[in-house]
This record gives sequence, C-alpha cells and structure tokens, in this order.
Amino acid sequence: MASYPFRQIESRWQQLWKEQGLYQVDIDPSRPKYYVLDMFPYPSGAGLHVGHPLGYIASDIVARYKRLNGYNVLHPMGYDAFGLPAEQYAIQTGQHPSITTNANIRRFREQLDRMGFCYDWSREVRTCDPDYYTWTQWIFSLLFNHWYDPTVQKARSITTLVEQFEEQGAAPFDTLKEVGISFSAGEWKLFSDTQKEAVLNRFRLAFLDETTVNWCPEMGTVLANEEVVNDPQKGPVSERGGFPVERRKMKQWFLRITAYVDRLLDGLNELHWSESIKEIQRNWIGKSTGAEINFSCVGMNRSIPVFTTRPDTIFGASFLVLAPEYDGLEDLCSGAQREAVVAYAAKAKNRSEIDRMASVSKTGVFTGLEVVHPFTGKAIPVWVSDYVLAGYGTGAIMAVPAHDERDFDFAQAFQLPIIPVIQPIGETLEEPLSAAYAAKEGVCINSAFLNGLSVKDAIAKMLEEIVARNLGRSKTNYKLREAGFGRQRYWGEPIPVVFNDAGIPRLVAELPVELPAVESYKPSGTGESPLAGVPGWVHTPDGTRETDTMPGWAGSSWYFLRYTDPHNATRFAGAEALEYWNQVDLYVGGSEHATGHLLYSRFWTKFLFDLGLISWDEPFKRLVNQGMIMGEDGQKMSKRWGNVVNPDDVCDAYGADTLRMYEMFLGPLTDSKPWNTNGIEGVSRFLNKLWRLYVQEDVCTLSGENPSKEELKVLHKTIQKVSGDIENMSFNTSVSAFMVAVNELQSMKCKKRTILEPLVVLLAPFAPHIAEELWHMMGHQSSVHVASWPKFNPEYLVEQAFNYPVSINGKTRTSITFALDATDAEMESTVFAHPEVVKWMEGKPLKKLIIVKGRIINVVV
RNA sequence: GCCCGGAUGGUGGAAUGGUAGACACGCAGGACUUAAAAUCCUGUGGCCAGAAAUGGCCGUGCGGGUUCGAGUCCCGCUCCGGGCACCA
Repeated sequence: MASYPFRQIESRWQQLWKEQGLYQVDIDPSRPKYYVLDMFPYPSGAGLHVGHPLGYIASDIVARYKRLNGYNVLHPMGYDAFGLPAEQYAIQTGQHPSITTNANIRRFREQLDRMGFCYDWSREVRTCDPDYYTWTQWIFSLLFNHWYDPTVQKARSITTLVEQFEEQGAAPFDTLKEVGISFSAGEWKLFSDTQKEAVLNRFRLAFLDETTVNWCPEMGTVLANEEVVNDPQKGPVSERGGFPVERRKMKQWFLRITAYVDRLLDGLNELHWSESIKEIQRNWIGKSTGAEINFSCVGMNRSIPVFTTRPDTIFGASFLVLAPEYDGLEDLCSGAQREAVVAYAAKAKNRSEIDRMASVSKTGVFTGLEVVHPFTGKAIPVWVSDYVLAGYGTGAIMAVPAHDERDFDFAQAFQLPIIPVIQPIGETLEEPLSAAYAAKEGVCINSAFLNGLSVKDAIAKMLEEIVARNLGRSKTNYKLREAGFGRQRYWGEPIPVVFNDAGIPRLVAELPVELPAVESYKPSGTGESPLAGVPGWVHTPDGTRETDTMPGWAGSSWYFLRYTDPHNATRFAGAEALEYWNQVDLYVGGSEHATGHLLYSRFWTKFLFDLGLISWDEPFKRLVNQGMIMGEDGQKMSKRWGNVVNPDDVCDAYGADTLRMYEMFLGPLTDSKPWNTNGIEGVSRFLNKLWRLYVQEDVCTLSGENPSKEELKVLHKTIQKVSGDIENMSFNTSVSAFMVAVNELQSMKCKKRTILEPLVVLLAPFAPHIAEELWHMMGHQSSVHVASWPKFNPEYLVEQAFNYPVSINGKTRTSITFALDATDAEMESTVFAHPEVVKWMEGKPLKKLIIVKGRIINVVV
C-alpha cells in the first residue's frame, strides 16, 4: 500500500493558507492574546538543518493549540541579519552583505515554508532594514540621554541630572565621590562643555570609556568576552575563526548594564524559565556582598582599599596583593623594588589568560611597600601578583592564606605567614596547615574581639566595627561588566553620534543614520571600521561621525516589541499594539544565549519600562530551551563534519507532517539527542495508519453511528493527555498518545464520525496538513477552526480509574494511602469496613481504588 | 575547583510515592504474495522450572535510609553532560 498523498496535500494547504492570509492577526480586544516567539535566526549561507526547526515546531504546536482554544495568537518570525559571516563573505568577494543576506533569507524562507508553520509573515522584521534599525538607533539615543537614578531606582532624563548639578553640585552623587570628583553648583555652571560632558559621561547609560579590550589583529576588531574562547595551545582566540586575541586600550561605547544589576537579578525570581538558565544568569551577574577596607600605607599619606567577602578573617590577613594592572602601581613601590615590579607587570600583561591560570604555583614580587593592619596595628607587606584581577573589586586584596586557597598557595610559595583564625566546629586545625580551610562556617580564634563568634556573626560584627572606626564600608560587588557596544565593523547599525570640534559626542537628530556604500569591507587594521574610509560620510557640518557600528545583539534586544507593530513609521511600535500583545508568553530558543541576548533583552526592556514606553519590565514570561539535534555520529551537525541532514530531504521522502511529529517524538524537547533515521519510519507508519482509518480508495466514509463507551474513552483519554502535554511542552508523550489512540481505534474498527472528527482537530497542531485534508474530506468548507476544538469530558474516563467495579461519581479528589490485604471475594466489604477508610471517606463516595494482586494499595475519595 | 542537570531493556525513551519498561525502532515467528515491497497478527528486561498454559526469583549506576510500598523522597559515593572558572 502506498503512502498517503502528502506531497499534494502539503503543497495545496500551504498554498491555501497563504492565499487566505489565514495566520495574519490583528488586535482584537474581545479575545485573549497569546504571544509565542521563536528566537529569530541569523540567515547563514548554510541554510537550515533538521536541528533548527526543533524549537520552531514546538512553538508552532503551541501557537496552533492556543489558536484552536480561542486565543488571538501572535506568532511572528524574522531575521537577525546583521553579523560577521555576511561581512566576511563581503571581504572575500566584494559583494555587498545585503545581497548575500537577502539570498540567504530567501532560502531560509523556502525551507521554513515547507514545514507548514503558522507564522504571520506580514510581520516579518529584519534587523538590517533601515526601517527597523532606525528604532534601534533611537533606543541608543534614549540610552545616551538617560542616567540611572539610584534614589528612585530607575532611568531618568539626563536633563534632570543637569538640573541637580545646577542646584546642588556634585555633593549628592556617590558615583562622583568614589572617584574623588567634587564641584559646587556654581562651579558646574562655569564648566566648559568638555568638562561638563566628562562628568555627564559618567552617568549616561550609553557612554564612552577607555578600557582594556580584546583586540583581534587578524579581524581588525574588538571582541566581547563572550566572543573570545581559550585555545589550549594558542591562548585566547576569537570564537569565530580562532584568531589570536590580545589586550589593548581603546576608547569604546558601552551600555551601563550594571545600573540594572539588582533588578536583573531580582526579576529572575518571577520568571517561568528553567532553573539552569536562571543560575547561569545569576552566576554571570555574580553578586557578592562584603566590605571595602582601607589599609593605610607606611610612610605615605594614602591608603589602599581592598574588597573582601570575609571581613571575619581580617585577623588572619598577613599581606596584601595588588593586580599587575593596578592604577598607580609604580608610585607605590619603593626604589629598590620598583624595577622588579615594573618588569613583572609588563610580563603579566603579555601572559595569556590560560598561561596565567595554568601556572601551578603563583608568581609575584614584593613591592617594597608595607601597610598597617587596621586591627593589629602591625605592618604587613604588599605584593603584586597576577592572580589578582584588576577589573574586580578594587584590584587589591587582603590575603588570608589560612582561609583562601589562592592566598595559601601564594603564601607557601613566598614563605609568608599563615595565621588560622577560623576553627571548624568540633575540630582543631593542625599547624602548620596543609591546606586552606575555606569553608564559610566555624568559630573565630586568634581574633581579639571576634573570638568565639560564628563566621556569620563575626562578619556582621566586623562590618559594624569597620564603619564605627571609619576604616571602610560595606560593599557589594558584581562580576557583570559594562556591555561593550562598539564594533569596528561595517555590517551593523551605525552609532548615531557625531563628535564636534571639541570631541564632544552629540546625537544625530535625523534618524536613521544609514549605512553608506563603501569600497572595501576590509577592517582598516588601525582599529577603525571600514566606515572611516568614506570621508564624504564621516565629515558632516555638525562634526565627525562615529564610525563604529553596534554589536550583533543590539537589534535582537528589542525585536520582540517591533513584531507587535512592525510597519509603524512614526514610533518603535504603537502604544495600543504594545499594550495588547504585551509580554512574550512563550519564548523558545537555544540556551547558548543565556548571558548574551537574554540578558541584554531584559536590560533594554527594563530601560524602556522606566521611560514609560512599555508597561512591563520583563520581556519573556516563559522560556523553553530546546536541545540540540546532533548528527547520527553524535557530533554537532555542521558542514565541517559532513553530517548535516536537510529538512527538505525529509519532507520529500516522508512529508512535513512526519518530520514535525518525528522531531517531537525523538525525546524531551529540552534534551540533546542524535538524529536517528530509523525511528522516522514509525511516525510515517502512524500517519499512514491514521489516513487509512478515514480514507479508503480516496474517499472518506465515516458512519454517523453513536459511539460506544470504549470508543469515547479512547477519544477523551487522548484529549486529556495531549492537552496536558502541550501545556507542559511534553510533545514526545503526546505523539505516543496519538499512536495509542490510532492503534486502539484501528483494532476496534472504529469508523464513527463522532470519534474521528474531534481526533483530527486534536491532531491539527502537530500535523496540520493531514488534519486540514481530512477535515476537508469530512465535508467542512473551512479550515480547522476554533469552535471545533474537542472538549475534554472526564465522565468517559471515570471507569478507567478502577481496576475493580465500584460505584462512583465523586468530584473532589482527596487521597488516602495505606496498606490493606484482601481477597477478591471480600474486597469491597473489607475496604468499606476498614476504620481508616471510614474515617477518611466521611461519607464521600469512593473515586479510585487501586488493587494489585489482590492487595488494595490506594483509595481515592 | 564551584554551580546546575542526568544515569531505566539491544536502541530512542514512558511512568501525580502505587502492577517499571507506555509508545516507537530493532529483532524473531506467522498471515497475504510466484516473489519482494507494503500491510496485518503474535512474541520480545534477565534468570530458573515446565511439553504447554503458567509459575517463581532478580531487576531503574553504586551503598545506606524513610515508607505498608521508592525509578521517583533523604544522606553518602561513581560516572556522564552542561555552565562558570584565580571574581577574594
């Protein structure tokens, strides 16, 4: 017997859906909305392989399911179209990236269309489209024009900051105090524009900063930390291409994401995301609370602040360590040691990260400087070592070798004192220590007024003392760094800024700033983007243009908002559309974006919320991360391994419905799993079997007979199972449920319309083409529609819960569990006579009774 | 090193604390067929007994625990996958 005619069916229905614009949606306040979103793809030249649609199929099932349950479903798709591969290709061929990008998009679209997704393509967005990126630039302008006011915990216009300076000067601002900047209101007014901008730059949410960046000479660009990976041989290399990366100081645009750090952390708690993704974000943000303590230098009128999370161990601090990149390090050294320190710092700078970490024993040199221990009054030495990071805390630490492994190693290497100050509960530390005792529990010893206190109490006590004695303050630190926002690249959104003669950045009023044509896409190699080579574009009457472009994540940080109103020419999206479609209810995509896209989107959403532009401050209510589909060899699918399976080939051989159901059947959505072609036969057989249940000799003949109890049970069992599974995103088990249903109906020889018609509707989210065809063959003129969704009736299942005939009709479900032996003959009387049952049932009817081999094990009333 | 997951037949995987192995693949046998494909039916965790029907024992990475009852909960390991990694 041949396969059912999936080729005709699928192309015909895809054509019809398109012609009728069936999946185009509009605001409809009379219906509840549901917003299902896929992470939009980067249209690479390789096209889609069978791994890509996994998440798209899952979201499509949910979208169709919600639609059939009466929701107004927004389910859009678009392209994250700016990016490196198109630019690399342009460098090689001279072809404009937009040409390759468009060609790739066409190919993606053809592949996507074959799988029967219910996207509203009228809402497609492309991040490289000027109509789109004009609003990306607009959001950048807002970021530039706002600062984060910690007193009200939200972003405010920079003009409110200027007003405060004009009235109160620098005094109210900790940000300025920390870096030793102070000015009165009067002084502010007398500042030059350059001076004013230097201050404002410290507050703007988009700002310029000179920092050490990851410079990739080969690519001629700066890379984000996320774009740099460590190669065991070469050290730090670019993620793409594997080119060497070195450290270099450059002036760069940044976004002040750290202003939102607490809200980014707290907001996670309410989100329906996997715990692992939340943990990744928490770790990335890396909040730690502790103290900043000042150690005053011997023979110098200054002090060195250190950050510690363990102020309770301060009596064990036997030396300080500074990072090799420590600001003003040279000035702190005494003459004899200066040369050694400078040499060490220079060497450390060129050491690769891997090299630094791989070193078994710590390296370092003594600075010649000593500081006064604030509690013992003793002088302790200050060292320099590359195990201390310049970018975290103050770039200086107090070393407590007895209770920190790294400090312990260092102290051993350089024969520095190791003083135990925490005793594990119920134990005595043996001296000399063979390893650091780093656990955060125990009792203080050798610690004057802290002796006898627990670690927790000692930390609290010490924080009080530090403040009381004016030695420092409590302090919270984060691992999260400001987000670098400039790329020395052509194929990205131009940053809408010009610099005037004084070098002061000003926003370009007229947006978009469109990408000009260039002769060469090659990086200049000087650190400037190819845009710098277009003098006619760079020089404007207002000044010199910024030639950096935005990073890949800029356009993807707000695209979910644009889908709500993608063609709006006067606003990033209309207020009504935004309010109606609101948050993304379900977001499906890969977990690799945990610390990039997903974090930046949350940041931008919170910022836009602060400005009152949207009324919610988390973009994605529920997030599901689909697993990866590997090649049959267990490798990641890629051209390189020659193990790519093209979904088109599967559609040709088995049809799109089989592909859809098979991808869901492979296993839990979130698991990684190999593509295994054996199993696809089973799903294909199932759809053929289903087809034959309805169709003989190309005709659908179903009877109007009343269904039997058994048949109703099969239907309602399936409705219940599939509905629940879709809510839980457990699609593999729902495919199984369909298989069971078809097997059972087939063996019952059921040809009854009352059973088979609802089954088709239930199947429609999974296999929409065959469902539409059968629906049509059953005489319906329309597409499978809302009113036809089968409603679950538990009545037909009630009996199923019983392994033993007992009368029931209960509704509330309370369970009593106990052991009870009984033979078949005396079963019923035994159950009802049992004192526990009598007590628990309180006259309620029996609902469920589980009997295993003559033993009653569970009674539900 | 730290933080998350996970471990169930030959394979992918099912199991609100309640008959472990649903469903599918594969395999074996059978029906139809000149034959093959397709389709349908039966069997299929291991061991033992039995001619058979069937019965018994053992079984969810390892060791303990809670419970009438544990794949599921708790404690301690082993191995595998993922994330972070000198963040003081």
